[in-house]
Amino acid sequence: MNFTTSEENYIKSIYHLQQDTETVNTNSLAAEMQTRPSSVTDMLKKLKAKKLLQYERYRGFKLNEAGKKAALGIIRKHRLWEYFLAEKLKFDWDKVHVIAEEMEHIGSEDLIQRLDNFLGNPSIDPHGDPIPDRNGKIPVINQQCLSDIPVTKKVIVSSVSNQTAHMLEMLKHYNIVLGTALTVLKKFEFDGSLEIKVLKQHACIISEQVAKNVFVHYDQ
Amino acid sequence: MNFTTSEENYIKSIYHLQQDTETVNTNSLAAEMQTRPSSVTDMLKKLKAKKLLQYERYRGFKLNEAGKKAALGIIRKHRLWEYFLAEKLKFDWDKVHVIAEEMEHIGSEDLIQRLDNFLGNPSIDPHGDPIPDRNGKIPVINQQCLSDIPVTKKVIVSSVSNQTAHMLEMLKHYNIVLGTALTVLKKFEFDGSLEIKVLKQHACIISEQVAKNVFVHYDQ
DNA sequence: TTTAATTTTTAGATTTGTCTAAATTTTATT
DNA sequence: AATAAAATTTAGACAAATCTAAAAATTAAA
Repeated sequence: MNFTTSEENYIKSIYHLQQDTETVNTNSLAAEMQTRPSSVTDMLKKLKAKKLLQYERYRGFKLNEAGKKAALGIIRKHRLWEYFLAEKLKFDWDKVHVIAEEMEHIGSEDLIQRLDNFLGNPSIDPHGDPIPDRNGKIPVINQQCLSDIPVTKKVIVSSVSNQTAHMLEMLKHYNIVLGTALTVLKKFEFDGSLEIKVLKQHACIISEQVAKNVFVHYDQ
Repeated sequence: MNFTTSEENYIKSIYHLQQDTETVNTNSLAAEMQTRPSSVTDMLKKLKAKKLLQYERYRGFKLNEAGKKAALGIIRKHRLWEYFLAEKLKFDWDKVHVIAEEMEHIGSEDLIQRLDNFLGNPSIDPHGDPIPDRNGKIPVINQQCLSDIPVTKKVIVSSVSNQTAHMLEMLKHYNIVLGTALTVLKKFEFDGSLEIKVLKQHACIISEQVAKNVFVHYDQ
């Protein structure tokens, strides 16, 4: 099945939203896509007609199996291109997302398979997100949210869930990248912020909002 | 200035056509773009409004300096991606064109500059065509048409001007790629065909039509 | 359980790029 | 130079993706 760029963007957004909430509603998708609810309704009809969506008017919606498969194909392309941009073209990780948004719509299965091989079949993209394989299978990554880690334990940063330029800019400021080792020194009850220590740097304080979006795993 | 994919495709086609004929006409552009003359007229108005085109109705048209600069930017992207596909992803040269047609529309100047550096600033694409630099300057390549080469002189294939899948498939059949050394053994007056000898292969005959589209240079 | 607020959908318009069919202009031919 | 042929443009229509404004359905609140 072939999709327009616009259809692909909707499919991808619905996929991401339905990771959090079982069923997605019109307004939240409109917010995510930066468009009007009426435009969303229009597109929902098209996606339903293409049998990608479970949808009844006024009732919310979610991708069916075909829809999820399509979404994973797009996510795969997106993350492989992100990996290429960061690893081969040496882009900063906060720059790759916007460009990959364009590249993910290029439609050649052969291209993506060759790219995958060229990159050495990576399983994680530059933000630490898993890259689906050609069958849409996602590698499971054993990680925990930084805000759930007890004090004094040494952990390695493995992914970042909020990938806005603002968030990534902030982590860059803290000198935190994927693979950075750090320890939580103290948790402040007052606002949920954490004092952390990054190797060879002074201890510093990060807000709860930041901590909630950083994922880590224990060393080895 | 930013262009739509469709505008870029028109700009590119006009550029190629005006290499041959000083001024381009509606029907030939329609044929090149596989569309209707009336659609061409519609687009000409848009491109004229964007000040890329010298155009008066019923009078033919050609790109002005701004239009040529835009065209060279697109051609640069196209040929760099072709180089990437052939050199890094190991695509056959007859497969790269179609995919590069999609990739050439991705719009990040930074991306293309980094790609250029990553590839080692190549000056020729997989079909032997020169790659414009970031200022739109095209390297001059000293080459002659195979049909103008005298017999017994050894030459190296340096580019192919007709890049349809049919043509490239044919050259593949003859075992001719860029860099192939060959000698013209005989020219047939009857139909303009040539007998050629490729190193380590039997002599074979190629039609005038093929010879007209193969460009070569003398060894060294 | 009515009423009010919110969410979602419909109706109708707009933009971009395309088309067909008809009209216009240019070029070629007798 | 008049007429025929070819090339080009206009007029009006259509599909995709979007929008605004109004209507309808659902949910929350009094």
